[in-house]
Amino acid sequence: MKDPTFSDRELDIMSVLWRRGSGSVSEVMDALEDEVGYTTVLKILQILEKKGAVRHEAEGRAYRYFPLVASEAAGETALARIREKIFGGSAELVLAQLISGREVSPDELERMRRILDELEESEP
Amino acid sequence: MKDPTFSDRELDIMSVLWRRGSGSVSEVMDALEDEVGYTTVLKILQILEKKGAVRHEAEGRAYRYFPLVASEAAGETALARIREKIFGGSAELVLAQLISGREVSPDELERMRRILDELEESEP
DNA sequence: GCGTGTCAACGAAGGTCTTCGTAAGAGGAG
DNA sequence: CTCCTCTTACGAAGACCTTCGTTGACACGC
Repeated sequence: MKDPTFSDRELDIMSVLWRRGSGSVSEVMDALEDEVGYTTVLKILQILEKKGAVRHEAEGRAYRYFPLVASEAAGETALARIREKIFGGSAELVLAQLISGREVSPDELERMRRILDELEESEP
Repeated sequence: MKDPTFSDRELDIMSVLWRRGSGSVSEVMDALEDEVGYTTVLKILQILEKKGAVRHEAEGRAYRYFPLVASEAAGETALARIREKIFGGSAELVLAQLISGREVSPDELERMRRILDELEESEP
């Protein structure tokens, strides 16, 4: 699956699978913030499976679904699009927006700083 | 317009207007990467106008369209969604993805570092 | 055995997105 | 004036997204 993109509801469901590692239809349905019918969740999981984004194993009578697309891959595609289309290609502007209007803990700030430091070391 | 979101093609067109400041239908059509028919561009501009994302002024026989939604507002909505659904709410992970797999110039890196510094000064 | 509950499968309905054909008007060239 | 081009406007077609009702299968408790 190249450049994986997901619709709104698909992303909601992929998000559950990424957080939990896997999920049955019922588990996914319960984990969703919105109230969504069982067959709706099943349908979208089947669509995701056809797309190659998830697979399933039988578990008792039910299916257990596993993500095949890594969240990093989806994040790369989505972030690249936002950076390009909305922020004119500028990573700095993305960073500025990322931290504006939210409280960032000193710990988090320190970890973000370290991410930049490590980049500098690896690519002098 | 609260929490502005745009479909794929809508975002393409908003991107042109953000970059250029404004655009006629022809200008937008020419600026798009994909080949899209004139009436398609017009149609989507009309949809964006109905949504309140753009406005137009008469200019000669044609219309000139202006963005009403700021790119920052669209970026905030889009970025929040990605951070929440794909990166589990972690801004650090977004940053890590943002700089991974791309060459970041020393200048850009320095500016990003300064963004973090300024945040620390303003919120000690 | 028989209901009850859980499950996957299917299809249909309604919505949005995207595309474009066609019409109608206005302006300029000849 | 007449034709050609550029423009907006309208509507329809097809694709995709989202939702759910219904069906049929299976298992469990009684």
